[in-house]
Amino acid sequence: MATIYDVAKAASVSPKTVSRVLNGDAPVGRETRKAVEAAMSELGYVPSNAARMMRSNRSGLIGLVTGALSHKLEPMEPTGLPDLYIVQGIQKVMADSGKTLIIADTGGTSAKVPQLVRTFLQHRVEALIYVADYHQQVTLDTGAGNCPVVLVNCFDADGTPAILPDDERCQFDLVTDLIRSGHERIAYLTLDPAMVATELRSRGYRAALEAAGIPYEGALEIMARKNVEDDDGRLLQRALDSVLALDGPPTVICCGNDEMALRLYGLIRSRGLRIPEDVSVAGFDNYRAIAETLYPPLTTVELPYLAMGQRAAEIALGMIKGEDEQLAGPEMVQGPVHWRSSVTALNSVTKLRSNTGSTFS
Amino acid sequence: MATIYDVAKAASVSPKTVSRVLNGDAPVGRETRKAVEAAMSELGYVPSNAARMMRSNRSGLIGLVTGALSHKLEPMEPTGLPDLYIVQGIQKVMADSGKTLIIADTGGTSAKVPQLVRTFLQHRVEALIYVADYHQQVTLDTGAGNCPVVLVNCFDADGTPAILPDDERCQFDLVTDLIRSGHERIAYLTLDPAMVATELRSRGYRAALEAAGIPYEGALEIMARKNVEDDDGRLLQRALDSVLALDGPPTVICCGNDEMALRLYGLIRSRGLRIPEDVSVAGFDNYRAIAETLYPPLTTVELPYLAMGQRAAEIALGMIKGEDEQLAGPEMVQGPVHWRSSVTALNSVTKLRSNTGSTFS
DNA sequence: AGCTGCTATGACACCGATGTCATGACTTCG
DNA sequence: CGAAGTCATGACATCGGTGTCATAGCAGCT
Repeated sequence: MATIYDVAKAASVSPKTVSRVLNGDAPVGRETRKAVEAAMSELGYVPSNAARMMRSNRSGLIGLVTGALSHKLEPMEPTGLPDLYIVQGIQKVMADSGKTLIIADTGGTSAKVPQLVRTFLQHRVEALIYVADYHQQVTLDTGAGNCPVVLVNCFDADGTPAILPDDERCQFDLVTDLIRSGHERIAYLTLDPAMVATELRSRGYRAALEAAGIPYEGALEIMARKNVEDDDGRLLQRALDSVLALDGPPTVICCGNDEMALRLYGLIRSRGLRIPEDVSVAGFDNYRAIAETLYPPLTTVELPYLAMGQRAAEIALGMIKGEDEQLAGPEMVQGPVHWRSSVTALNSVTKLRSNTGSTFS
Repeated sequence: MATIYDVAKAASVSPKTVSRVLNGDAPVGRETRKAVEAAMSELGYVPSNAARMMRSNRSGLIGLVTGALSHKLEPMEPTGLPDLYIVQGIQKVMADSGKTLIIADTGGTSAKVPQLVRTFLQHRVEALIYVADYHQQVTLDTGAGNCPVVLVNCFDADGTPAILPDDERCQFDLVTDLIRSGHERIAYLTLDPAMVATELRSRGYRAALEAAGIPYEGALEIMARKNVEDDDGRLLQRALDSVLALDGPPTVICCGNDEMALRLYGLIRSRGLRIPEDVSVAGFDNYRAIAETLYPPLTTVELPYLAMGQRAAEIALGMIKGEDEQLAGPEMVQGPVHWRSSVTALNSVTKLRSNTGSTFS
């Protein structure tokens, strides 16, 4: 591989002049510049980032630790594939600011993390971003020293800057929209209560009911999914039958996520009911491969994973620049409700558009 | 950040001795080693890969160009998310061999590729892997010079080493299994014929029929999806009604992919038919979020994207080591049929297990 | 003319590791 | 007992860029 000295010799100038052409940090004569550029393309010269870094101490690298690439190997995925969207958002912002992403995967176990972080530090990453595959608390053993760290989709006890989905607010918005379209008997089939998100969404559900003056009814909110047990959908069946058997059966059923909604479609139909004529269904996540493809398309709320990734990247860049943004606590991000035909409006609505920025598609 | 000189000073040895402790390339006295190790952890020393690379010329980096991270922004995704599995496979192998992946995303347009490759070359990647989001032909303007390049899920005209899914064989295996379980009227609703995969799978479908002595019938193979037009599923509806209206309607309908199958479930039911009692359905891709969650679970064939990624990584590593594997043409990889309850066996089968390594779940 | 200021360029040290070679102490063998 | 071999260690050059400083040429101003 050609070096800057080769180029200098070929253009009959000093290496420093070549460097100046490369970086444009000092004026270079028109003729000289031409000669240098010719020599560079002649030799197929590409500057070495390693050598450059030796002096400038800027690697241009951002380290990304994730379980994104591996979590789909596991049969039990608590959520869809949010981390991929997050990575995508980070990638976009970093690329725009000229940074290069180096990615390592935990392979599911967090045991590897210290090793991965070490590798990153060897490469002198300018910042470290950790992306979790679902909303959770972590204790990140970085040993990163002074390297800026940003957490996404997770948080720790030390107040490390973190970007989190606003599960509570999203569920609140969704249920509020349902109420606005005339629903009052709203069932909620939840995910594993061990998950942080489940508790938060549950709060949002109750808050929405309360805000509308609808009394909360325990029988309408049922756990329909456990991550640990291989329940094979039996929990969901039981939960569905349980709410359908109520004196006042629900007019709409909210699901913990879009996958559950997909399953529910089958179950509801096998019980001879039509969607949405007999019962409406709403999801969570806006997992588009499901929500848009289902028949009828699924009303759901989107967690803005892409935006979370972007925001995390921006914060990391800010920390690199030394702007002590002092992100005190975790930053919450919310997303829009996607209104689709799996939910009927029970009242004759003239103006359904909610004030929460819902989209109708 | 502490340097090797700081460590040397703290341990009262020469830098070279510290280097020897780090690399273990020459004997070091027991006491000396201890002192050096103490100094290293004391100072939180992490060696600089950049400096290391200056001499050894080994970056330990592998460049990965992909559209994986961004293709889901596009409303029209021809396939599921195979590239993510591929990336995952690559990641795994590379991590095991101590390489670090640096990832750049095309953002959908291939215009950025030369720029991305340039960045990679600046980082002196040891190999370049290009991952396409669906089976296609590409013309990769690498300008990579002597840097090894491996293509995955795509191929070019120059005979660059490539790993491809064996669409034809997979479809052949699936249809063969259907035939073995007693089906003879087998419809096939295809994806956009402009896609390479569509043509290949179609060939597999016909070959399977021929191998079983079942005459091919044009009316049973219908294009049900165009990528360009926003058909909103109308093509699929028309295709379904068309095959159902035939004199001898199909006992099983094969779909171009699992998403189409998901859509088809809804359509079939809205026509009053039951799955699989009235008509069986098969997919393609083993997109698990759909195939395993649908009710009933979907029989489909898996394209071994993970394995493809692993294989590509292995080949890249081989090329780095200089083993001229001389991968003449593209290498094809196939995957298993996943037999689930969306297909009924028409004959009373005692031993259905096919010779193609199908799995039954 | 003499001074200042700008442009264009080069010489040289330096970043942080490692490869090469040299050296002194100690062991082993004929 | 001396030669040869091993062990443990250090001095120094080197990888490919960039920061610092020096220098020479030339225009503009007083």
